[in-house]
Amino acid sequence: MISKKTKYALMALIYLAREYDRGPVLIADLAERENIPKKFLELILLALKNNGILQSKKGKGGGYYLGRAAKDISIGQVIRVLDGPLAPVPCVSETAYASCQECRDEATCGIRLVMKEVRDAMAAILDGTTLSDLIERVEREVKKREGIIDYTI
Amino acid sequence: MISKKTKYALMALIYLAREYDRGPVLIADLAERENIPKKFLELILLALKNNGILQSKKGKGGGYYLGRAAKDISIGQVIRVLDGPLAPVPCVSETAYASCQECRDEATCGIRLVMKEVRDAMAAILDGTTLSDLIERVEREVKKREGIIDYTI
DNA sequence: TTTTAGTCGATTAAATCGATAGACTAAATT
DNA sequence: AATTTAGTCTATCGATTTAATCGACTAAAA
Repeated sequence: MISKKTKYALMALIYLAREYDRGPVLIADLAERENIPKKFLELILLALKNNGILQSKKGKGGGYYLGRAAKDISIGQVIRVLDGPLAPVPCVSETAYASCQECRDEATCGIRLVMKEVRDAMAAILDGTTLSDLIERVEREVKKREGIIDYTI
Repeated sequence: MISKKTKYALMALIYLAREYDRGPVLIADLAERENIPKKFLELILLALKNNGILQSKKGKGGGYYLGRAAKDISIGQVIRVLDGPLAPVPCVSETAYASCQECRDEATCGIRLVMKEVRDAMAAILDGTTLSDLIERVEREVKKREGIIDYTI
């Protein structure tokens, strides 16, 4: 399960991607709009900023905004910043490898073999999906549903 | 990341699958062989038993043994017993659906769309891999490495 | 120089994780 | 029937993590 931190982060990023043209967004506004505890959101945005995903401006007219294009921010990157590596076991992580203490022989560990497959499958999806993909897919879904409603009215 | 509980469970199950022909295995033996804290292992084996994955016999000559054939025990089943649902968010779980509190409209939630993909990919691998698959693959891997060693000696 | 708004460190409460203790129950043997 | 063997169950523990909050601080505009 992903943490609330990551969920809030994704919600905030989607919002910021949508509002990008209108300049920096205040933490307070974001918190209210997306129903995220403000102080908690501060930590999340700061972490995203420290990892280059967001940028910020202080003082009047300040706030947070995307650090790079929405099409260059993958869901995988966001999860790694807030929840750590995607891998189900440390010994198959590409970004944060560590050996498992319980493991006798990593080279022939059956658990490792399956978990490597799982990691790769997850990474393919999460690193292959960007913020803009997400927004696009949601828009398609909304339109599809509006279509259905049109018929039923 | 999967928990130690799940890792220990998989290690124990692989051991029990290999020892199946020799009858019930004592918790104490299993604990020593696989370097798992005995009291902790008790809880794990009990949980597996209560979910039909293991069976047990009390008294002399007793111990734990597989509740069904190794080819009918999937890794996914084991993980669900000890770590809960595979799904990264409750709203995409097939075995333990629950709505996400943060979510406004589940039908058009972008996070949900990706996480559904992730869950399905994970489930395909984990429910499609059984204990016997695991053992078979380890054996293949061991043979491959022995082959390499033969050449290098 | 005052207002605005992000930054940072410390703290908290609750939940989860990994592990252990001890009493209990069932089955087999003597 | 008594004893030994071995799994069952409940409770508890400390450490870590998660979700959240407080307050003081700093930088940028007006």
